Amino acid sequence: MSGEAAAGGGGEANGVQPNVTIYINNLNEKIKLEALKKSLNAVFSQFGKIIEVLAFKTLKHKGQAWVVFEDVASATEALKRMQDFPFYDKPMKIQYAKTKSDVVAKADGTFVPREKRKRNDEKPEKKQKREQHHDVNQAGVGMHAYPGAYGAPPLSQLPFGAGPKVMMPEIIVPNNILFVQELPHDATALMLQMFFCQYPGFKEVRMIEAKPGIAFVEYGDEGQATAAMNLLQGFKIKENPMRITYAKK
DNA sequence: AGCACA
Repeated sequence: MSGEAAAGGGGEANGVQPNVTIYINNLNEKIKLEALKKSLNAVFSQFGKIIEVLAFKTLKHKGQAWVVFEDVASATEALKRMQDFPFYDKPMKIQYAKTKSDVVAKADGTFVPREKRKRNDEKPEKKQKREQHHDVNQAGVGMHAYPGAYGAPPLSQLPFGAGPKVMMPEIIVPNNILFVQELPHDATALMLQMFFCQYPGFKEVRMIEAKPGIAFVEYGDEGQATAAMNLLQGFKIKENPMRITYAKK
């Protein structure tokens, strides 16, 4: 009679034991794999060293990814802190992976090259293509142009004091250049680049010598800038969440 | 919904 864990779909203990690898689903399936993996890497590296990020585009594995950490503590922290984090507009659902990742098994010495694999994982049946639309936004992601367009803030990552106070809404003009504020004063362009360069369309980071704590980050177009902004909004480089808006034109 | 190792 050990207690019951489920508190109504929240997902604490799923009967799966802690693992250095976390399994993520409910990911936005419109995002291209490469961008997705890089973004996951960017968002999760704050919890510890990441060994590998895996994601696949097969029907059976769309919208899912595995992030392999170096240690269980990092995975646990990531699981807890990033649960329901709005990622490309969808709350991530995170669990521990059910099995050990190959990369870990290889380090273990317990790796067995897949022999007991099911052979029917390929189903070339229905190959219908539906083209009711052109690809909506394969590359751009940025359907919305508002920085506050998140779902529900997961934790204290989001800086805005969304209190009852009503503010005069500023007119937001999208720009391929982002304006980043509230950075640690010793942040360097190189440091910022590590975060911002991981999103498609990244061009450069510019800092102003005379004004510590701010930076401009340029992307190829507004959609790319928007995607990066939404993913990094409120992200903590050191300990304070950074604030990202579009640069003024 | 869906737990793999292009």
